[in-house]
Amino acid sequence: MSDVSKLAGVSKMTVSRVLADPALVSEETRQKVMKAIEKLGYVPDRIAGSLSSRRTNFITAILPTLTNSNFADSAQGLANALRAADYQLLIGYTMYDLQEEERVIRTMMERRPDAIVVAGTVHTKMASEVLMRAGIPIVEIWDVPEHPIDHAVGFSNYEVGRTAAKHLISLGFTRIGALGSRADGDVKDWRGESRLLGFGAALREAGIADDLIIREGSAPVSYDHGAKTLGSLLAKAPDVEAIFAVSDISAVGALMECHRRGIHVPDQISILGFGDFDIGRQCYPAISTIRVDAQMIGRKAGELLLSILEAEKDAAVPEGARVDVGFQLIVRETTKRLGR
Amino acid sequence: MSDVSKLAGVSKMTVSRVLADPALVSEETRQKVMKAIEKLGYVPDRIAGSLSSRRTNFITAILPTLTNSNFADSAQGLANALRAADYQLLIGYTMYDLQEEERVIRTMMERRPDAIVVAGTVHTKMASEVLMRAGIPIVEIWDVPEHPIDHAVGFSNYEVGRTAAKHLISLGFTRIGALGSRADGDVKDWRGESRLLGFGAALREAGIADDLIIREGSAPVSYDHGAKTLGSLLAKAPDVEAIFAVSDISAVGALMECHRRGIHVPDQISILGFGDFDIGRQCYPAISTIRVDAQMIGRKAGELLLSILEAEKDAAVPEGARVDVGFQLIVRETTKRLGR
DNA sequence: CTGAAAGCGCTTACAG
DNA sequence: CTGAAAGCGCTTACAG
Repeated sequence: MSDVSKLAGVSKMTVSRVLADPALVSEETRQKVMKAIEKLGYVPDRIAGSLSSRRTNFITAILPTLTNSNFADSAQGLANALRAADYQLLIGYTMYDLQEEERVIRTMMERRPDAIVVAGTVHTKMASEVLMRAGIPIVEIWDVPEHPIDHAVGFSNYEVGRTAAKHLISLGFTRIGALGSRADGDVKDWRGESRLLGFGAALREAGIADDLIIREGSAPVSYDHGAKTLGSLLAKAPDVEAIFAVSDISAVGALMECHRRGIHVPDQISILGFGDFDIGRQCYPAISTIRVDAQMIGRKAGELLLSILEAEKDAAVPEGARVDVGFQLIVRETTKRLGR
Repeated sequence: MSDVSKLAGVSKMTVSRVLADPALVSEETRQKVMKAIEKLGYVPDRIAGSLSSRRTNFITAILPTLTNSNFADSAQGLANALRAADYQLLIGYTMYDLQEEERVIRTMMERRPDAIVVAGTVHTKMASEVLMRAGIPIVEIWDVPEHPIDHAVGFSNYEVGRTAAKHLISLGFTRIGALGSRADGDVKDWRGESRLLGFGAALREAGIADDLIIREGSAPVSYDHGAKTLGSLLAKAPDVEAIFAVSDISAVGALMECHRRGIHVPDQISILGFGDFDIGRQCYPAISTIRVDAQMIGRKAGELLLSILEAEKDAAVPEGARVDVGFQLIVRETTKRLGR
């Protein structure tokens, strides 16, 4: 920058202003500076800028994994919302491991992000404390807890589970199962578990046994997970009539396994998934599912942060916002009324 | 940090050493410093550290999109390889748009990454220049050009196309088509196009017409893309016997469309995909494909960078490395010899 | 509209 | 094994 200022015959301050807010500089001076920048191929150093201004324009996003199209969509939505305002995402993976999440959060704090977006509302005690003391906006996404650490953008996974159960019950079934992953140990999918919990509760409310909820394998689930847990479920209850899978991925895996075993879907077994993944829509038969707008979650989180970070002085800034984007039951071809 | 040094009764330099290389500090002093750090909840500021040391430990990764499991796998592989050495990925999306890629590269340079990993070997002239002048290691991934900007880790997409054609030819087919996306304009998938080019070349070498190569829609392809382009292909050539899709995603979409139209795969049409996506494996019938180890590409790129960035003084550092990870034809159920 | 001074929180490079 | 000084490349906060 001092090379530029020398070549342009102005102070560094003026160069800085040309870059940050050109309107503050006279047309003539600006031209000189721009020419010098061009000539020298000068690229401003935002590391230095960040240190000086105490703003990095980094926003940390902590997700279980990026190889899940729902989270990838949220990341994409977040990145798109923030891009125009010149923020850079710092993405961290946890692989559904709370210890790893804590480690990632600690490491990220050293990069001094302006805000943090974190998937999930269950954290280690230490991680929660670090987040609470961070002194920057925090947005928890993919669920809406009663008391977020700061802000939350998501939906109720518990209610998703209840809605799933009610749909299957409304079709006349009484032997109803579910496919999920294990909820013990450090590596677990709390959101999926919430859905199973809501599912079981609604079953019991209707006087239906909740003993066919299978929890096997570690998150993240896969097509293979769906195929295998379907096998376990059938071994336990050959007469099962309807199944809710915590993810369309598992639902598709279960559907393919039914194909292989010669079980007709939905005539013999109804299957309901979650997530409205592309593949569920394209499957044959197309998977009934519960849809969440993952990209919108990312976008709303981004917009919320922008409204806080870019707020004018004295402007009203949202406090402890809880945004529920809801969800939607989509009945396609894999769920059908009993006996029809 | 100066708070810590005061509380511990040592200089800032000693605190810095405890954090960077504890072995340089006496056991006793180290304990005092650690205690002070703990008590104050001190979190080092790596922005300041980066400015001072002229190393950010950022590595930029520029990908077309993260909502493609192949690129997500590469990102994951890269992140895993770099994580132990304490590097943070700075991920940028281009959505297959070369102008956007140039913009992203320019913006990223301001963050002073220690290295850049970029998917693809086709860039705008300006983007190539910026990369060449960056003065840091550059790794192009997902192809292995004759003359990389710096390093390259990937495979020959052109040869993938040739292998695909040869497989279908070896099964006895002569009416052979392909499904890809448009290759004009700024938004395009050069890797997919390379595969189509190799495919067409191998067809012609065998004396087979290459007029059934469909290029429709913009990258990234989708299940829907496969379904629609299959429709276009059938409209043009109802007698088509075998199809190569530039991605398993398109292949699955085409397969589902065949289901819907009552076309039997592989008895009436053989389908070969690319990428060995999970879903292709789980599909019924399972998709024949060409497999690339996407995660390995990321990992090898990461290891290459580590060997350069973490090299001891005077250690031999690879120059202009070209790593070809190859690919593998996997014949499953959607390709079958003519007339059997 | 423009500039001189100070400082952001570290590490480098010496010195002892 | 430890420390004092200088400096990384910007922006803040004044001053004119």
